[in-house]
Amino acid sequence: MESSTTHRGNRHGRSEEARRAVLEAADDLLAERGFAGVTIEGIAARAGVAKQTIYRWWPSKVDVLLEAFTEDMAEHLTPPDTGDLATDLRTHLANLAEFLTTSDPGAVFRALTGQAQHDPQLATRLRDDHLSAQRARDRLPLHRAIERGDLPADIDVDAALDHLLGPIHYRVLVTGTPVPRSFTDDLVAAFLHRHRPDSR
Amino acid sequence: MESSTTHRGNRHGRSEEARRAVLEAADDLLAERGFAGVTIEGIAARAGVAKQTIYRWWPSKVDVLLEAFTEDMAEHLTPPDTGDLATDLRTHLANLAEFLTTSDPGAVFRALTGQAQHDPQLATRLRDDHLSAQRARDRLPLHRAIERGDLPADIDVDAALDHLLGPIHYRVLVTGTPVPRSFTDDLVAAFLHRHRPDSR
Amino acid sequence: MESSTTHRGNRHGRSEEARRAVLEAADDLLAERGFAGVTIEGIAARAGVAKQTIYRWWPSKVDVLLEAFTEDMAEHLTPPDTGDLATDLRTHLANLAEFLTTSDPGAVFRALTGQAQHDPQLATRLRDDHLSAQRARDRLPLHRAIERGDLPADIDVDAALDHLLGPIHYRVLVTGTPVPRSFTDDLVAAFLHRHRPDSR
Amino acid sequence: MESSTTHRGNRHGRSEEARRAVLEAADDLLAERGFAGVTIEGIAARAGVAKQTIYRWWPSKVDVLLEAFTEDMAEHLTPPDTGDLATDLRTHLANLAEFLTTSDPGAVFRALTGQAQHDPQLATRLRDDHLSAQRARDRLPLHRAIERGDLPADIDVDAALDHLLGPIHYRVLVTGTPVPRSFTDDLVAAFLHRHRPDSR
DNA sequence: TGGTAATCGAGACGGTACGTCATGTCTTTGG
DNA sequence: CCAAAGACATGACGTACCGTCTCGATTACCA
Repeated sequence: MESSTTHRGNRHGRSEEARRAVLEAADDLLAERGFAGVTIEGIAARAGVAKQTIYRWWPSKVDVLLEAFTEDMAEHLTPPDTGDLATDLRTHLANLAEFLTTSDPGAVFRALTGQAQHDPQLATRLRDDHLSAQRARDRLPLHRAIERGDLPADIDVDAALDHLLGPIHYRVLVTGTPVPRSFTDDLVAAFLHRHRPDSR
Repeated sequence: MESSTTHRGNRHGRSEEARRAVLEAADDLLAERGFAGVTIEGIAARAGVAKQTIYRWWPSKVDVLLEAFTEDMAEHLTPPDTGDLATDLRTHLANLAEFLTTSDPGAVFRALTGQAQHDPQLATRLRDDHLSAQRARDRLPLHRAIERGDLPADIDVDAALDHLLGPIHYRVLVTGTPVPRSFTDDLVAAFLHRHRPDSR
Repeated sequence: MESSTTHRGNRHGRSEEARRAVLEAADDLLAERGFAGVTIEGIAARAGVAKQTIYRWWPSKVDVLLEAFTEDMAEHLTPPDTGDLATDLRTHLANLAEFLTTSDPGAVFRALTGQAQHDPQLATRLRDDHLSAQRARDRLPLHRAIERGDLPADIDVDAALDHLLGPIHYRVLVTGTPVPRSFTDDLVAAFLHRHRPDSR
Repeated sequence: MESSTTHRGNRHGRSEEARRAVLEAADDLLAERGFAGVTIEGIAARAGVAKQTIYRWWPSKVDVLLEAFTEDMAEHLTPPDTGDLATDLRTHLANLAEFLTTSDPGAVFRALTGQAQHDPQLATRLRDDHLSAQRARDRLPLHRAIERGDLPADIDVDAALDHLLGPIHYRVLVTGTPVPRSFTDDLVAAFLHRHRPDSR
């Protein structure tokens, strides 16, 4: 077992200790100095790790951030399942807004999404490895509602998600406007008004 | 007049020739090599200009891109005024989608927005100098409709814009999904369904 | 017995197989890529041996070369004993010239002597372990001649050797000039002219 | 004039100040820490100069040492011209011995000659640019003696020089034996005994 | 008409971070 | 116990740009 005993890297495999130190250092640096302040050199110095150890395991600094990001994401953004579509959506969207605007992994997400605008490979990886998984979680409340008969079966789920999630990301990434609970609740209201006009 | 005679920079003022060369070189480099390929050194070499000339007039490379961007933006994204809200919005949103996904200045916009995620100062400048102007243009169709009585006077215009524009930017910046005419038309349909339920 | 059975290193002692592989790899690398091309890493890779095995047995890469060198030296540079001083010296000096300029161990000698210029410890070891032994061999023809009465008993043997050997090393190490038979013969002639003026 | 005003490097040309600092730093490091202790990083740090400045002007660290060496050589090793061959040679050889064994540029010479054993390009450059010039100076006393009729016209000057200089270099580079005045005087005596047997 | 002042291209400078390489140490696995 | 494998911290390598600086030239303006 790798985790059964601490070791410092040998034939047994890589050092978990070094791995954790690198990921934490990267996260800290991003939080403290912003994306430009995250350098391989700096991560190495802060983590007490050799540069070569980083290059051995990660192709670039964005890969370090990507891995650091992965570990934190799922727990934050799994939508609830109360049996009530409106409640589920309101909670989930509020959680998303808070994640994006205030959490550390949210800051990493913004940084990576920003970098992805200049780096198509990163964009692809970000979408394939992370956003698609999140997207699947985002779909759950709608699918459950369809199964319950609370939403029409022919609804375009992906378009619906874009309508719900898009404005939040837009405020976070483009306009910089705060995303209060009233805004996310209103998104849910608009959605429900269109697809369940009778209910309200 | 500065433009009346070609000169190469002297007491008369700065060289318009050099300014144009710099802006074009920056644009070209962004298109050819991406944001990371845009360097002051590279712009200077390509424009046949001294580095100092760039530093004299622009604080950083993003300022060069910002200036290059400014010149192209307004013309592309001024919404039409046909007197019909639905038509105006459909056209405007389709134009926006095309601008963001296919045009050169759209690429510059994506790059700058990406960089703004790591650079709060750029974010502020981008919003204050450019997005607010664009936002004002975006509001026009809605204000005109309100004046015509085609929309209720108490509508939250900014929230409405976020609902209309957000999903498009979300697809462009985050998911990378194409933004076809059907998607933008559907956004308009959802908007009208909510705020003018009687018409259609 | 170590040699009776092949083993790969165990309680019976170190692996002769590994030792030979290391020495040969070092020699080969020196011949192929020069001194800078000899690295512990490279020797290990080429010999199919772990780096640690090299570090266990040799303090540094020059020690590997030194050991490789030791094995080849004595056989090449033992002066003949024909009973005639002139013949012995001419043959020995010609052998030395050929050894230094054309043989593989001669190349190792040049490399080690070069390295010794920046490494006093190596210089000392080279002199104590190898050059003094060679020096003793070099003295033999002169001592035999003295015993035969062919040279005066009060001759300064070491100075004489420096006069005979110095110009050859000088050409090899400093000027890079070839060292033909005529040159070595002339050295012998000068020596004999001084110390046995009657004989010629 | 470049030298008329101090500058820090610009279109005017390179900075003499930086050049001097680099050469001195290299010399100092060689003297203090030996050849292995001379690194580009170290020179840069000690000279208060950017690494790039060194790479801009010198292809490698040996080129720095080579240039540092050039400046000091000629003055030390120009043979005297007293009109007496024996005196000229004795003085010159004693100077050479002292230069090689005790002076700072002599240490640089030993280091470069050592490095030349692993670096054929350096060997060539060392010979073409420096040793040939020194060789020309070394020939002067012999040529003057020939013109005076103090040496036969058909003497092989180059071979004679190897006989005179070789043993000194041999002691310095190979055996590490001291080179006292008696040794150099004896070399001259042997030379004169052969080529001017009558004179003594 | 000739001095003054601002700009320009050019490019050297001190730096920072990059990504690669070899070093020598360490630990595990296995014969 | 020794060898192979290979991860590790260290630190020099040579490169690419950074942002600053000084130069010599050009070109208006203004006295």
